[in-house]
Amino acid sequence: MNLDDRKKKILSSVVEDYISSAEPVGSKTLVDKYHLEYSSATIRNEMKLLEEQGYLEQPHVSAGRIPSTKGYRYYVDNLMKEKKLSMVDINYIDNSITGFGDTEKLLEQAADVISKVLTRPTVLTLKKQDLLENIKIVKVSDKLLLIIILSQNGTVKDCFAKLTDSVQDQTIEELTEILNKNLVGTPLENLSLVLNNVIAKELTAFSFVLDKICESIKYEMSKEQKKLSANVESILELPEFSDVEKAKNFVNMISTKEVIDEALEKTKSNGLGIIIGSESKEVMLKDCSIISLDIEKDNKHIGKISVISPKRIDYSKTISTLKYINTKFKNLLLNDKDEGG
Amino acid sequence: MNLDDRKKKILSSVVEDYISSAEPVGSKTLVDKYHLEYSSATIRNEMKLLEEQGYLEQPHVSAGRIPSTKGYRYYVDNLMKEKKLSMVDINYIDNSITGFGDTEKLLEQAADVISKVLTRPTVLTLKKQDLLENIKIVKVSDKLLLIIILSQNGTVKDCFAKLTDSVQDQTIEELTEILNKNLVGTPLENLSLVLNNVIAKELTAFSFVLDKICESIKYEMSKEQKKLSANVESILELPEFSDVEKAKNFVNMISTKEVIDEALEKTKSNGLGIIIGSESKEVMLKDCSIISLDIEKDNKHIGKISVISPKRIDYSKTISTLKYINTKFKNLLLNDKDEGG
DNA sequence: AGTTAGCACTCAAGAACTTAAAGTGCTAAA
DNA sequence: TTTAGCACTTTAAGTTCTTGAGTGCTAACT
Repeated sequence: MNLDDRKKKILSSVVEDYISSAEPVGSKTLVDKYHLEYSSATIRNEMKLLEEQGYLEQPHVSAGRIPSTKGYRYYVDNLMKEKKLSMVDINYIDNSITGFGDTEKLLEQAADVISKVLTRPTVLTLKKQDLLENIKIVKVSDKLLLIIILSQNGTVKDCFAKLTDSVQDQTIEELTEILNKNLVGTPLENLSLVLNNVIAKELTAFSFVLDKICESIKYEMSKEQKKLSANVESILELPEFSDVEKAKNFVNMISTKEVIDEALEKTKSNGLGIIIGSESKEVMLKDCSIISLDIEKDNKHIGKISVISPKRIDYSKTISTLKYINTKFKNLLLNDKDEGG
Repeated sequence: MNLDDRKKKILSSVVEDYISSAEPVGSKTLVDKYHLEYSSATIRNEMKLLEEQGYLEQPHVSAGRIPSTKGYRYYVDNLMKEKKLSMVDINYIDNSITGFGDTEKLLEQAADVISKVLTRPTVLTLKKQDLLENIKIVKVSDKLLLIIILSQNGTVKDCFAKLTDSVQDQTIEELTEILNKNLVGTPLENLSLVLNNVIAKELTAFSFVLDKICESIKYEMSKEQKKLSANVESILELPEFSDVEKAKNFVNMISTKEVIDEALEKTKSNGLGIIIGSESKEVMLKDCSIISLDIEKDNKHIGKISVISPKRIDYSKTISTLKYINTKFKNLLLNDKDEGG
């Protein structure tokens, strides 16, 4: 399982050249471009051995070599040097992720900016388990209420309730208090269920308002936890997808919740997970890599941002980017807690 | 400019066959599939005349005919029969557009659902001119405020302000009142400007809170009025884009604000506008059609949903869909006003 | 005069073949 | 152990050939 220095150098060069060129790498290219101090014949011999050991593969006999899943894995685990992000990228990220939005908006911004920096699609998955922090009801006008739902993960949702009769300011205040007394700490997904109980139990007097509120909240919560895919179109730029049929398949795959869920199941390892090609059980992903970052708040896992790409992707830059985002989020979300409680 | 009945029948059949098949239509196809009671030779003669008059064109001499821009236009204006939407589509639309969200969310839902029903991308453009209806400030915790900005067009925006010191409930109340007194009716885009003036003038006492609020609002408002493109990937299904290069161009075009803006400039005619191919000045759109719906609220134009497609699109279904959405919105947005004032 | 059958003609798309280039693996020499 | 050299393989690109779809025109027909 261990390679000598020369093999390491060759493997590393093949991976890096292929990542940037998308063309199988031949022995001559390595001599010319990477100034390896061996002849092309020697490199050919070594590459043959690397292929026999499963690190490289050959699309056909007269082509150069491309890294196999095992080759990428060895590169990522042993050979890759961590790159520093360019100032351009850092500035772009810093300007794009501000602390003003709620958690969900922050994560969306991050998924978006990552996809731009890496020119690959990203998928954002939010953890469903989120508890109610607070409900506020704002009377917009006589018969229109704005309901604001704050979650403990720091997400804000708002929805309208349109009433059939007008309602007093004081009623709203009382109602808000009662709702919060009964609902704080409830998982968001159970909210409408518990709400129904509250109504049944003690709030029949308010039901003309509460029914509407309940209806609205129920709908808002029933919406499937959004899975946002950013920058899916970016794949069109990749030579891997010069065939529309392949592009279509990839898009369909990304949109298939199950495929992604399955893959993400086991992507966790100190916040950063990498699945390369056939390491995933999902056959549809056999030519793809998923690199994903777990986002935590108050030591609780609240969501995940995943970069989805053909196996050919700049792993080093991807990891630097995700790490940078991670520290950024640590600060952003920490501040909430420190200053907010 | 007027065509006899036989020419109308032939033109109409060519357009409809081409819309569904994406293949140039030959004389024999017309006889077989559309049971036109003339021989193929007669139809050939007629098609030649239609081509000479500019209604049809021929990709090459041994191919059938496809409609020209002029042909589509004649079809849309004179020949097309309005289709009823299927119950499936109506149900899908009804279930997808609920009245619980704010205007912006409603429009996003609509743009999304339209793109699904028509399997074409849609672009949502929101009118910038929107005045402040109300600002609410909610104290989430000691040092964290949630600022809710309600616009007269019915859009809700919220952002956080993180304070360095804790703040009294009463301060918030006073502040909210002062802000509303000074800011209601201000165009959203000027909000932070006017806010700065307010601070300077009379609110120096609150500045430790207000500065943060101002910063947050400023950012929230500075975000370019989002132009949301839904379902861009759907183009991959169209034979027009079996070449990735073309798909790429199309995506880039959609993402180029200027191109779309230019085209949309003059899409208004009783709410529904149709631009076909070279009717647009923008050369990039010469093979595309844009069908767009103006959304009004209280007789004010607040936004536009546009379907963007190759010229080959089911115009009849598109128009039915947009009309249905339009009546739906009339009700949804009317309710706001009636009940809300 | 309008319509239609018939036929020669054109062109694109695909099949079959040819060629050129890239890159290998092996052998034998350094 | 390394390397020069060469025969060999395979793809990609280019060329030619073939087929089929569909036309436009002419001449006959109603």
